[in-house]
Amino acid sequence: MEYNFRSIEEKWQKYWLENKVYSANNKSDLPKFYVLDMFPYPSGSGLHVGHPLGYIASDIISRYKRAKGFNVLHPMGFDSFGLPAEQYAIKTGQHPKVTTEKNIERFKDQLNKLGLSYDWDREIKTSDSKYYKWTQWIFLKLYNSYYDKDENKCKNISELKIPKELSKSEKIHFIDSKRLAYIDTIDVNWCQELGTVLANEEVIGGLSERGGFPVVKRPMKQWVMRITDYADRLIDDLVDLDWPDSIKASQINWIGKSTGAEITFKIDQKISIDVFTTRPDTIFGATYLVIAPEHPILDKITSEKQREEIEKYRNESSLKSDLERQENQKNKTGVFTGSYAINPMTGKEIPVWISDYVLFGYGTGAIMAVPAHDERDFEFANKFDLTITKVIKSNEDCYSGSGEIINSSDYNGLNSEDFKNIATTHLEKNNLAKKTTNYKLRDWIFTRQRYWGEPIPILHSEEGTTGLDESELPLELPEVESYLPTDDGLSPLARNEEWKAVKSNGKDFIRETNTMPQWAGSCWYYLRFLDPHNDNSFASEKNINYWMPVDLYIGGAEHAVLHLLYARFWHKVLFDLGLVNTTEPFKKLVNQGMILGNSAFIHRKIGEKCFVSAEIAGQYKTQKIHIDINYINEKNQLDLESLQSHDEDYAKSSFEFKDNFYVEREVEKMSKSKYNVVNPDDICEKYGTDTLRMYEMFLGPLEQSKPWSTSGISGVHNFLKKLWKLYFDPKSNLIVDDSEPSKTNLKTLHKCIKKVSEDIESFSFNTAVSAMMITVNELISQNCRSRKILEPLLLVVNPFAPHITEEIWETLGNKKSIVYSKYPDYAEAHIKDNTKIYPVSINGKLKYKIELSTDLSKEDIEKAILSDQNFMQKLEGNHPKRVIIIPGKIINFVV
RNA sequence: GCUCAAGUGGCGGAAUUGGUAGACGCGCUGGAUUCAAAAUCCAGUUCUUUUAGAGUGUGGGUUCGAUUCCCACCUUGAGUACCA
Repeated sequence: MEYNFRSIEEKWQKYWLENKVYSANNKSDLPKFYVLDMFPYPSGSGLHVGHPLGYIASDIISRYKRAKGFNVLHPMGFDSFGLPAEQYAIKTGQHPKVTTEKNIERFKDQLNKLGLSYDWDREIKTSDSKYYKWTQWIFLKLYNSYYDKDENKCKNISELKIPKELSKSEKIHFIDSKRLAYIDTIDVNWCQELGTVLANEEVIGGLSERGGFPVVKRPMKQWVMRITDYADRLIDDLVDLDWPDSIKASQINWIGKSTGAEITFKIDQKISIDVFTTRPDTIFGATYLVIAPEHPILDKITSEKQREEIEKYRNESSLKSDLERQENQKNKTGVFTGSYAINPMTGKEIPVWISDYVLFGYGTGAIMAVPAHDERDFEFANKFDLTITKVIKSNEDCYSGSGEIINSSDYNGLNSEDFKNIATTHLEKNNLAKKTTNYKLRDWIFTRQRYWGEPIPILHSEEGTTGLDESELPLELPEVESYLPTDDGLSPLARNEEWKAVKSNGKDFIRETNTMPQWAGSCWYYLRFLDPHNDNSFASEKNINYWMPVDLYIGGAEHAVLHLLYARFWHKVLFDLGLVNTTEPFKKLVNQGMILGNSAFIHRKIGEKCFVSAEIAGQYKTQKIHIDINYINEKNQLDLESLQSHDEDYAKSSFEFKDNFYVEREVEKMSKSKYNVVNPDDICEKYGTDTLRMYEMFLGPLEQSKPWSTSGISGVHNFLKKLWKLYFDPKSNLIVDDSEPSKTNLKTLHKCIKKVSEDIESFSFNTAVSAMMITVNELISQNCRSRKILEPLLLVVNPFAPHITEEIWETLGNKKSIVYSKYPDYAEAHIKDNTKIYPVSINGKLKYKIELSTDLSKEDIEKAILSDQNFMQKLEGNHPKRVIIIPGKIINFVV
């Protein structure tokens, strides 16, 4: 019998599930290890070969750590609130719950077929009311907290000091204005097509991250999370995290901290404009001011003569979307207000302009323009012919670096870096400046006008907002007639009048009808895994203290700012409130690369139902259309017959080609709409899960993105067949015996143990697979039969190929599952290689290499070299006078 | 533009602190086995003008010695973008 992966894999997957061999114990004397995958949104299309990459990697780590004697927690769940299920519901009327459940079943099934060692008893779904009860509970914690800037932590709102002179309604207003979750009317990113507001993080280049629909600014009342209070801590605490630099960089970038000064420019006795600048050192070069079109001061300072023009510009820019504004980058627009402000350093009058290159939402919404040292100001000044004054020595027209100060009266000759502080301090004395810090990070807009999300546990009345009591949670999602947002942009929940209206203590309330964003559930799910069935708290203190932090978090880099920033924020709030024991949730983060699809395109003649082969497409005006990769062979030829028999549209079209119809290939993200999806089930069916697991690891470095290709999968499959042959003869008889292993056998095994464990620890899975291949080849050629070699070998291979190793393990007569066995240690003595190649040079010129035993002394090495015939020939008659030997380094001869 | 990552055979990719570049796998070539094929096994496979020379994106530098360190540039990918 040959290696029959199908029955083996089915057998062991069933065994693992039925015996719950991977359930983690909350109590143990063993050291703990928490390995977490970013849990998936259960989409309707199931898994493709790209998804498992990270899951397989984390599974290898889990299995390895278990065998190394750790108490491992490796859970999985589903981020099951989300837009696709809701959009499907809008289209079909089917409740999102139904579709979601169905998709989850499919996902679980596929995950189990990958042989992943999850503790399914801890499975969670964010759309389960037992789960979102606690999401709502945490929301209320944020609602009932404020940030104490002196102690630099958040506290319960009851500890807030309220000024005594306030009236009752002023008090409520004061408290509301300090909450970490608060309501604000702000310009939000409104997406008409999605019928909802989006967070800044969800808008990319003026288009929605999901779907790529246009997004416009629109003022709306929204729940907002005060993440900006945590900006500094979110930056500072990155230092100690074992995360990729690129992720740290993008978080720092996103928070966008910049320090500088707010400087006051007076217009007259009463009116003044504050600007924010990071370059107070260039203040002598500030020759005009620019304010954002939305700036309220505009009404006061616009001259009668300019009013009409200003109003026109203001209207135009208010209608522009972010995308349109960005298009102006090269061609700046603006209007003069008619007013002049006084530069507090020079005392000169400088004109005040408006322009939409100044953003109202950042800093003070006004800038001092220094055209000689800022490119944007330089462009603007050139276009509108404004004064340009150089204040830092440089040959360039527009220089934004630092250097020697010029044209700045008494301060000439100073270094601009030093002058920054001096200028600010000088102005501060006259109350015309103060040091400030600004952030690009905005507070997090937390409401969505959607149905399929967590209801926000808040009641509204004339007096303000009230949080629900803990006992009233969960606030379950009510049924609605339609999943569409209402015409005036309210959530579908607003349609359920009965649910909306609440009477409490004889007073009338209206429920908040918006729901939470998709990120809410994923902000804290790693905590729920610790204690998923707890009805009294989100997780017990005992379990949190035992398991936290997450030791290893594996997921895609696409969550670099969104999920990872929000989760860190919530975690810090929970920390401040004494609910968790660590300041950061995820100790080590690894980003697996994306597995890309190899899309195929066919060329269609524009306006015709005629397709042309790729090599002749250049002759016509054509359009490229995705075509299902299942109809394409390795030579990029299209299987026309099969295509036309499956698709009527193509059956009716004509095809133009010479001998074969060729398609064009392109590497893209794998997606259903691009017809380039490769399903892992097919691979498992053909080669087996163990092969798929090893192949995905063998493909290349984990962090790297790479196109999917099956060429080479046979090499990995061969490895498993060879492994099988190491234990069984062709008639399926076990050929392992109890003979003593040879020294060579031992060396091979121990080299393998060392290399593979080092590689796993450093996430170099591809080289670990190579090492195993080499080992198996060596053992075959050594004709190794010894149980003392072959049994430990199984433990080394097990994390990668759990099914086959488990099967062989059992056949070897082991009573307990391989899961409970200890990973072998290697013995240094067995792997020590006592020869080394020494590089040799003569008079620093000729290069020569000589193989010598490492335990030789300096004198021995010298002797060995001098007696080496080959080497002496190289010297061409010159006899060395001196040999310089530095251990581990080069051997240098002086002739 | 800025930030980060990366550039090595026909391909995916190895190479510890600067020390035999191309491990391992795919593909390809030849051979064994076979009526034949598949499968399996063995040998070879960076390039060239092959007693040798060149070679890790390009050009410099440091070094006895550079894929590795430094400087400049080119290319690709990812993120971000009028943030003052």
